Amino acid sequence: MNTYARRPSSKDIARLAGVSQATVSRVMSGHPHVREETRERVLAVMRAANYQPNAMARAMKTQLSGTVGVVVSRITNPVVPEILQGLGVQLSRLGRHVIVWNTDSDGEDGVVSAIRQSVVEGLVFTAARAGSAALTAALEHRVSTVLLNRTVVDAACDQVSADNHGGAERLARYLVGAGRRRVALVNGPLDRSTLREREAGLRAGLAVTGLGIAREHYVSAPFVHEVFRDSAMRMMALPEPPDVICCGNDVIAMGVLCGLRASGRRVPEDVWVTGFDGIEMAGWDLFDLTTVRQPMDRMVALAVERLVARQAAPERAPELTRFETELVVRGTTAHTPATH
Amino acid sequence: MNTYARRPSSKDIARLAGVSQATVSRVMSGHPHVREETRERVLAVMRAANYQPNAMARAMKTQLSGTVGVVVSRITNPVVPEILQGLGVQLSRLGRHVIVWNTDSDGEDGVVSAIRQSVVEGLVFTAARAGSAALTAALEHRVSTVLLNRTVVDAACDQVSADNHGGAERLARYLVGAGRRRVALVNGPLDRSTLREREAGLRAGLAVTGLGIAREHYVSAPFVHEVFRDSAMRMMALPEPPDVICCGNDVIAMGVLCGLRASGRRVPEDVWVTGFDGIEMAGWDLFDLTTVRQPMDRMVALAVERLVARQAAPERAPELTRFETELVVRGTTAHTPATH
DNA sequence: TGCCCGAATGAATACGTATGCACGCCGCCC
DNA sequence: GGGCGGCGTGCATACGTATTCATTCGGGCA
Repeated sequence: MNTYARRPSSKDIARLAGVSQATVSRVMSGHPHVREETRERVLAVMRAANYQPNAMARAMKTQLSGTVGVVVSRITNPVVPEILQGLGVQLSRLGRHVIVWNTDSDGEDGVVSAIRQSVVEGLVFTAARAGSAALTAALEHRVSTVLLNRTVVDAACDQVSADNHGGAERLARYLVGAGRRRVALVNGPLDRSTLREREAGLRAGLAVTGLGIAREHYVSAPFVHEVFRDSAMRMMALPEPPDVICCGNDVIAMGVLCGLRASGRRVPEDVWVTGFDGIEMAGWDLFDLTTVRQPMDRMVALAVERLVARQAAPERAPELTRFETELVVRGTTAHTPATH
Repeated sequence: MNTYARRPSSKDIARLAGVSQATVSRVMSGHPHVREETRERVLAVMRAANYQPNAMARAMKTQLSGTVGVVVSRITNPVVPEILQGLGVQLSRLGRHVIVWNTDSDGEDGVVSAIRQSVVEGLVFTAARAGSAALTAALEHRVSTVLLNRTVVDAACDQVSADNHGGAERLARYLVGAGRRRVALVNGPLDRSTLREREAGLRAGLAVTGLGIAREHYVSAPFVHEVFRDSAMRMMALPEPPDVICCGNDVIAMGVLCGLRASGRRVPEDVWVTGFDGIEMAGWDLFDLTTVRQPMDRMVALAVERLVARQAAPERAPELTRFETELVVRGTTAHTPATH
């Protein structure tokens, strides 16, 4: 076997099968007007020669690269791998490859140039602000685009998210109903629509019963574990510490839990803690975190569905879908004086 | 502005600048034999027309797709995002895009077909067994390949890993020196070279002082949180429970810690626990996990370096590099009766 | 028997870029 | 002053596939 020979092309297959290159192409694409006998002969030669079409050449011809881009921020947040896994399953099933950009560390340049150079035929944004250069470029170049777990008002693309506002409101009602009165909020940067919506929902839910969030019980900080940790410690050292610390997402809550552990506070005896997202780790015994779960699997599936639907019908009106959330009560908010 | 016009090609630029398409191509690739005045005229036209070369056409011509594949298993293991982030930084700096495959959920088919269809011009394997179809395909098709954090004996490609054996040996000496005698090991599947090497190193380190691992103090199980959790609970319920539970990696250790918490055991008073990897989360207060850290940043950087070096010189002899590890002692193994 | 339609196939072309080859020009050196 | 070499540029072609157009062939129907 000559391992140095170049890979066979459709021309080689054609020659070996005694047909034209066009026929080989038709066999590949399942064209109807090919005689059964011819088709089988060509397929036999393909198998024998171990033929695989050249993806680049095909992409140039069809203007379809077969790859979909996924834009994430902070890939080290465990919710991101969960999303990536889901997207990988769905998209590989459709024969698409997945290119990943982490805007926090790589910036947006790579995404923008990939869009402009037609490297991707679709994009899933898991991170996008309103003025994001990458999102703008995607829409300008008419690349099929979906926002997943992020919303941008008036963006001309499909959006799939959870009902963050409603979920947070429900959480507020639960907490107030269980007797909590001094509610704190530790949040991440508010350029994330998710975190904004959750904050608004929480405030709205509290406002119904006349409650609010004291100035010293509120933090919006960049995503750094130690910052959330220290915020919790500082709040608990106040003359009037909170009786529950709500967090913008599960990872923030983990930072808060660490701060409480470090300062010797007990959860839930001294203070309650809640997260948001419902990542798998939140259920581990060491966290046992009460949280609001979004049905990420279904969200991912719909996002992919919308993505391919838009490729088929580019001019279809954009849709925004929000999934219902589910309150998951665990040990960080238990009523009973647990051993936690 | 006509947003429906097709993207300008190098031919369009050539026409507008009054030069041949070849000259445009030469300007793009920084060819030396282009007059300064001409170059600037072409560049001006490019800017005016917002020209971006078509990546697919370029890829077909040069046989270089500009994308590098990364094969991972279990993307939800936090060590994987840390690796992906590092690879993303390094590779995007080189203008490469990163395609990610998660073999646990997607299987290897996508990787294999991508290799055979020339979708990737390089591959980083973070997951690979000896007989892996993807690795075999990569080597057969002479794609530039690096194994990162995995080793496969006799594989004809560069390999970058840590000194797992030595690190585990050192860990064993530390534990024995601190008085531990009943050492348990909770490990993952042994088709991972990393886990195999760590186990061998630990056993070797213990053997020096005549110690071993009792049969009932050993587990090798698939990667499921609950399984590790239950293993710890079961071991501690034995007539002779271990006085330290070593784990194949940090995530396993977290499962073990959860099991100990669930069964009311205290760490390190009742039993010590150690991990391996040195992921960031291991340092969080809630885990405070003693572990063996591998210098992942430097490993990633070298892997990328080797990848591009091999592209430049395909016939260079493969190298295997192992980085020194560092024992990080934290609260799960503290000598002093801590409040932990 | 003649005609028409559809099935099956081949020839030719296009996609956008990179590059080998050829050609003209200029400056330098003998 | 003539030859030579290097710079700057254009022409032509190739990469591998998809697709349009043309051609052939066979069968059914009038």
